[in-house]
Amino acid sequence: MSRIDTYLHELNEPQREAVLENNRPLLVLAGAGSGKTRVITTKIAYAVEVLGLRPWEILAVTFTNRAAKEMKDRVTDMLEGTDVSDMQIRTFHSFGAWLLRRYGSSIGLSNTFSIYDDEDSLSVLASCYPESKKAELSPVAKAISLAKDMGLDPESPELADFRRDHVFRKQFADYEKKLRQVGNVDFADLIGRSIELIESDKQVAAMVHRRFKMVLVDEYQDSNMSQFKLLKSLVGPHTFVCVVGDDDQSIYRFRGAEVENILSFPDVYPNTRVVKLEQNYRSTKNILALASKVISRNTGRHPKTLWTDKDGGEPCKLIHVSDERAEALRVAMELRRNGNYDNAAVLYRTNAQSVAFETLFTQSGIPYKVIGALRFYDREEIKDSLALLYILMNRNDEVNFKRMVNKPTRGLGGVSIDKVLDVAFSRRCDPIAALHTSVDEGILTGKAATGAAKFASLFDEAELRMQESNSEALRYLLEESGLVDHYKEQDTRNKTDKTDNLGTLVSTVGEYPAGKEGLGLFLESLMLDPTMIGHKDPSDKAGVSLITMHNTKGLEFDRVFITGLEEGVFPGRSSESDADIEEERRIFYVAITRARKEVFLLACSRRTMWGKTAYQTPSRFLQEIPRDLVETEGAKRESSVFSAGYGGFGALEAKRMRGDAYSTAVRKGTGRNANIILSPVKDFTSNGGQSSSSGDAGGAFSLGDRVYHDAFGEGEVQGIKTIRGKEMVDVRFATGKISTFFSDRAPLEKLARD
DNA sequence: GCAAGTAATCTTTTT
DNA sequence: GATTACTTGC
Repeated sequence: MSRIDTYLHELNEPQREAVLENNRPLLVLAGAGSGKTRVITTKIAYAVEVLGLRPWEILAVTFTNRAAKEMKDRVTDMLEGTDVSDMQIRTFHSFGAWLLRRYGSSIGLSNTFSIYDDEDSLSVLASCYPESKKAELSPVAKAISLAKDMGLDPESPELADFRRDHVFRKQFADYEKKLRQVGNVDFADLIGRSIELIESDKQVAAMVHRRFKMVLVDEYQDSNMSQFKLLKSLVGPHTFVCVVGDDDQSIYRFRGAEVENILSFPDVYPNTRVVKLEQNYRSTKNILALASKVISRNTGRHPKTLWTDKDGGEPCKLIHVSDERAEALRVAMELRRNGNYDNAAVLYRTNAQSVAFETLFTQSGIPYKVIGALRFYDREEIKDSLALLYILMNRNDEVNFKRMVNKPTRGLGGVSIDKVLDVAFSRRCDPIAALHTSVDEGILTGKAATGAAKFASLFDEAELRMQESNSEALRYLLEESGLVDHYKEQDTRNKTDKTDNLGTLVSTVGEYPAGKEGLGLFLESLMLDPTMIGHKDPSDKAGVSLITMHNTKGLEFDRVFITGLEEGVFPGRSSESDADIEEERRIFYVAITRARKEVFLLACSRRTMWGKTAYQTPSRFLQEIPRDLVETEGAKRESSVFSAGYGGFGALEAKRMRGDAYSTAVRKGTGRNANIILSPVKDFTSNGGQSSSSGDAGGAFSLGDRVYHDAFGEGEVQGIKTIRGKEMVDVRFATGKISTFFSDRAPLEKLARD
């Protein structure tokens, strides 16, 4: 049996159908965990081994670099012995950069263009409106970026309903003009200008259509209008096109993703074959039941039923805790009990939520890795270095020129810089040449002239050195510009390691070929995949993964902790419309379906955000979950860390739990607290809740005592027992719920017996 | 032009 | 609360 037969044999029926259909447009609706990636990679292997396509005739597009890398690795393995290095497996953006770099000259792009990120784009806009504050322009820049993702330009009539502000059209136009003037592109341009290129240049279109016999798009539900247009322009009369995705997992609407793209694909390509992958190989029945229930609330979905032949497995657990520290503690406890850190993940809505977990995990020695949060190239010193390299690539780069011309300060203030840019404008030369001219003609004098001459000559010398090696050129630029000294000083003052980062950058540049071409390659890969440098692939590290729900797409773990299930956190604060809520619900769905064996949902009754402690309402998503699908632990408003027992936890953690402000406040039993306890829940929440002073123990319950709990209401002590030397009480509440508390810190108020 | 002080913003999510 | 952007006074 040939290896391709083996691969095919491993597939289920619909999966095989998807691989074997290569004659008409194909839409694969792949539910979570249904073996989507396997289908795509097998399809590619099949195209090469059976259909006889050459690797470079295949274009596979993904949305993240990680997905692209993983796909390439798997294809390489499957086709061992075949050279797949020139198979195009890229993100949309990286493909755009590749195309524009090679063929962009016909739409006026030099092959040395640099790619501007959001911050650079804002600088471009700011240079158009020097009198405006950046804070005002930032939303405009965001809107421009979104408009471009939606495939709009300054002339588009749709702009009117896109943003009511009538100056927006002008701002958009000015921004575009400036961007083209400096000869660089922003992220959206990588797609937009690629479309422009293919549409305007017949030869490029013919080349593309001839070359790519098969075009595959993964995670198609996340494509935006602009990417959809690019896909259409890539598909020629003889191109086989296949898109794979799951409308339930569309979670990038904020970035312009259109679920419509996947829903209407069969309309755009009339002869489309639709294959549904509905068997889930990842999760237990319990997990799938929860996920299905959650997503069933959404409207406008492709109908589909995910199923599994796995067992029910562990029940999903819903845990209410007091605050984010208790949340971390409870997760830590669970992690400890199981011990398998590598196959567990803590999921949160926003990166900021990772702090509580990082702090606690560090203290209690739990190995962890934060995935995707810090981006190497976002750091100031890296952006500075890159700015110098960008200028070296393209001396017209006014944005980066402005960033670096007086950093570290070399006597060129705002007035001098304006003079230089005036010269550049009137003589129609680049800013670096304008520096030379301004010095020669005495437009700049004194300190300014010295600084200007020095800065301008840096690039002439660096250009010579880059022929030898780019790392030598960069090292020269960094040292001679004074940046190294500048950051060395900062490092000693602030105990940072910016100089080290510069060193890392210098050596990474050295891994690329010398000269402009190699430098371009380097800058492009860094821009498009900021994870390539700094940390070696963090996902390989051991330990619990701390990760945003968005970032988990395509990943799976045995145990998943979904944290912060509170209104304003998840769903997030800016979720207003039904469409927003539906997107949040899809995020929840994605999060749940990452789990193979166990799901834990956590919600805090209070949380500290922006330095303020706020009382939290449980997420509306929790109310949407039927009781029989989860095992609930803890009350709505009170942690049951206390009733769950300390498990194997050490004295340190137990002590920390004892210090919990809420439990202390409630059990004090002073007049003030009595008032709190007898008030409705809402009133309790208005209390700062930060009263400290541990007070003496409440304790000493007897059988039959009537008690009051803030969330459960009245109850009766039904049992008293001693566990590990600690007295515990069982309380049965009027609601029927039975909870167990440590007597000496139970959040209970004894009521007078009547 | 710079340091120190003040105000504002941050918490969506990513290429 | 913490970082960063902007202002003010030198």
